[in-house]
Amino acid sequence: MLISLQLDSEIPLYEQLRNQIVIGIATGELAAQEKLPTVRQLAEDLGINTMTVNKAYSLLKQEGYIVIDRRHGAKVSPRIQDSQGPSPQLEEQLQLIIAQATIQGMDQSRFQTLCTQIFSKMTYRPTHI
Amino acid sequence: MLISLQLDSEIPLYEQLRNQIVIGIATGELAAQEKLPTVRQLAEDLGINTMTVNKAYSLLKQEGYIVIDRRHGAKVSPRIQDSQGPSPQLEEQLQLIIAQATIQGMDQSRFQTLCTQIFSKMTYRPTHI
Amino acid sequence: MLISLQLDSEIPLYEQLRNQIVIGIATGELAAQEKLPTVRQLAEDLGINTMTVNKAYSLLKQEGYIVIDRRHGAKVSPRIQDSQGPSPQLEEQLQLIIAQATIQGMDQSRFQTLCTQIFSKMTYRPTHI
Amino acid sequence: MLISLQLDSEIPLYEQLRNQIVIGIATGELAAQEKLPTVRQLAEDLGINTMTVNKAYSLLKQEGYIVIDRRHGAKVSPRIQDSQGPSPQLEEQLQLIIAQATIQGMDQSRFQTLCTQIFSKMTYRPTHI
DNA sequence: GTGGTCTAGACCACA
DNA sequence: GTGGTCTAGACCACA
Repeated sequence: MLISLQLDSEIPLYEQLRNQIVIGIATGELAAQEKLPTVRQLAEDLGINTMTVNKAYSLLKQEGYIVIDRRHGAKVSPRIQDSQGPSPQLEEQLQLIIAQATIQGMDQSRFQTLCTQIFSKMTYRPTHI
Repeated sequence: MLISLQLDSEIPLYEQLRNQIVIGIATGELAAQEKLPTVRQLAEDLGINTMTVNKAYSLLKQEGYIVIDRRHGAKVSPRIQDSQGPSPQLEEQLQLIIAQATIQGMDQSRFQTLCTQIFSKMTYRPTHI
Repeated sequence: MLISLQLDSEIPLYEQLRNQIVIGIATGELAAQEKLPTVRQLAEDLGINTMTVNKAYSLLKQEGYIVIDRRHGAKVSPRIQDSQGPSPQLEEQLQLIIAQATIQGMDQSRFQTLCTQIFSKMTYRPTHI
Repeated sequence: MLISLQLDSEIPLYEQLRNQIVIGIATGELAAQEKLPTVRQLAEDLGINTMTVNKAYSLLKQEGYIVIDRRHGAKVSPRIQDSQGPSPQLEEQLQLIIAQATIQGMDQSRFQTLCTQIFSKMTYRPTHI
């Protein structure tokens, strides 16, 4: 999986890293149970500090996207809890995006098409026990 | 229009303010050409520093959402440039949201329903010259 | 409020710090809304790194014990959400403590007396809205 | 006796193991003098390294909960020394738990009820010589 | 002036 | 070999 960081972005490095891994999980580039690179390895590959990678991994762990065990490092969570409805945060973010899209002159039909395109790349399917 | 800021949020105050005004424009709560409160007035109402409001207004101006003139203060832009396609930033943000929604177990149909609900509140229509 | 860290403890410094602040809130040594020392100040006072204090504050914030705003630093949360019942974690920890106490030969009556003593120092009362 | 380890827990495996054995002793699931599984056996059953089980057993031995001899392996101690009063560590841990319970909105009466419930499962009685 | 982020480098516990 | 913790020091965004 390819990760590219923008050093001059407003978004902190650890957050960019977190975002790209979340997308990687959703698209299936990172399969469930797949082992992530070690903190050290990824830091070296990306040319950033281990602490920064550490922070990204800690965040992902806290959010339930990955599990970390001291034996084998970090892995994509086997099963991520599916919530009943949309989280309020997600809804708020989506509202802002749609507001901006609307003002930019994008109508609902074009927006839906865009969503469909993006969805078609998401191969993650929640595992129900 | 009601604006509520979360002082303990991760999102900077000026950005929260900017976001709510953008949403206000999209929903029509703030009509095109409508006059915004003065920096001083809004700062006082919200109990925050004028510099913070100033920063939000500057950002909105730079993004084309509002126009500012010395005589009449800030107003919602009469017409906001409609771009040809989705801005890459918007697409990136949307991809992240959809990734998270997917992992949370939300399928495309539920997502589309949510979008439709949000769109139904957006009354902004771009003015074509 | 007095904070003393054991540099040779198994418990990480940031966690010791977190624990003592939690106890300070419960005993009332730190009142609701009370301002905590700045990250820098506390780090200097304790002779530890700012990052370590930062981590403790972040944890406390995440747990809802304090709020941090960029304007005035960290403050004890005005009102901490009271949950319906005991969290499973708390119950698990308590079970372990009681197991150890039992094996050490402490009977229930002595344990309850000890609890009563400790409770008598806790002046925190949750604010209900 | 059933032991379940959480591989992704913050608590080290050897400590989880130690804790569950302590609880087992207190509840009577592990009787005084009862033979524990061999290090090798338990490691295999739990799917963890023998070193990890070894570390847990060493800790339990050091704390006086079990005795180990080369011929018969590990056994629950026939009699665990009862100390005069609560160990300072236990008191500290209890104080932290009570602080957290208080802030969560749990009052003393509910806490005592919870303690009583937990105590009712503890069947360990120290043997006095 | 405040917390947030990041670095380079180190040591340690866990497994 | 792995992540976790900690330091000294720096720069930056926010207010």
